[in-house]
Amino acid sequence: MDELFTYLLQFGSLNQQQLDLIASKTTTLLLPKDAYFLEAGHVARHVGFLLEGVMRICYYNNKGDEITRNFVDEQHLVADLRGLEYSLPSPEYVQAVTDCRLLLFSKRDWDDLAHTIVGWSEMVHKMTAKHLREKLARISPMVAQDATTRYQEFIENYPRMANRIPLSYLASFLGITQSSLSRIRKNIR
Amino acid sequence: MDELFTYLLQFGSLNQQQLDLIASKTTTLLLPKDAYFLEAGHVARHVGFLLEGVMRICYYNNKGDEITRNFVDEQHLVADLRGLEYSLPSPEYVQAVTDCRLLLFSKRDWDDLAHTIVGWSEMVHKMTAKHLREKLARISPMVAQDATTRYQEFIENYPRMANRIPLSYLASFLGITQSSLSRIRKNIR
DNA sequence: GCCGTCATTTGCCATTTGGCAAAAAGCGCG
DNA sequence: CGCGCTTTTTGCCAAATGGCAAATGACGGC
Repeated sequence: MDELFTYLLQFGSLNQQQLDLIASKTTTLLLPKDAYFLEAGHVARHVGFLLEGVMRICYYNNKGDEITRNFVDEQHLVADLRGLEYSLPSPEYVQAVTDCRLLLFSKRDWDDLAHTIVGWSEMVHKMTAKHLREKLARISPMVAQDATTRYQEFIENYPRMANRIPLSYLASFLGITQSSLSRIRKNIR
Repeated sequence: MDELFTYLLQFGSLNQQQLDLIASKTTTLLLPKDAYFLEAGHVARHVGFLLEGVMRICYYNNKGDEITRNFVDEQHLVADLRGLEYSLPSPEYVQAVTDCRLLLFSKRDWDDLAHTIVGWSEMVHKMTAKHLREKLARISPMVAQDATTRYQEFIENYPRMANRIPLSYLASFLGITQSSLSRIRKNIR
């Protein structure tokens, strides 16, 4: 629970009573490897906070290829924040890459916090913006880099993730085939 | 001015009095081609709304290459919203690609609107999120596509921009050399 | 320990893209 | 019209990456 508090306090201040209230709304969810947290086409009903494990966000392009668009690891929210705000179905799948342990809020409880905690919706907005900016900062430089550089920067920036992600997912995220990624690894050794 | 109102009303409702107040805070800025709206390392002091022209966001990578990270055209905000919110220097340049005409708010006036218009900061947060999501949606699929596809999707999605952007900027945005882009164009004809 | 299954590596060759430099095209200006 | 400047197109060859299939490796169940 402390991990969640530390995370939330980045976005505003909360007193003990407010923290207790937030804690009282959470349940724990154990998600086994490969299970979906959210499926494309469904409207999200929960907000998760990842305590242990790695998840990925993926979709299928018009050729039917499965594309991994992002990874999430510990101490981060797992949520379709846009879908929650506007009640839209998710365009993407959210899947457990390893066994995962999460704290879970129902959409209702999450929204209700806005009525009981002054500044909560402001905090959620800040989380959303930070979340989006981080994704953008991660992906944006990749377009201009070659595959080797993309791989090296990934393992530098996310060393704790790299060895928990199957090569095929990582290759897809980096925009190359798994053979190419395998060759790149060999060249680096 | 109507363009600005139309833009703002996407993010919340405003009555005539509020619109008049907003209008009263704007000035017009004419920015000639190649001039900078904001330079990397400087803290933004203005928020712009682009009425006419095309601008680009660019930076220099560690090899000294100039990289165009994004383009902005009419009916969009031109602002370092993160820099404005946290008073941080901009990591990137914002430059006029063509002669541009903008409506300009000073940072002070922009912030003051939060005190006089109920819901203004909420609207700004929504703008920020929409802005970030659009960028992400534009860039995110590019990593998994080949250069020809990236180019074709760009001209489909932004037909009004393509013919106003020099080939070198567009190539940089697409993550390829200008020779390659030139060849891709030839193959498509 | 062996087998089946899935993940990763490798080989071979085709295609794409980069790097560099020269040629051609576009454009403002006298 | 012709000149100088910038932008775009080409040619040539090297390097990176893809596509496909086979080989190898990892790992759990029996």
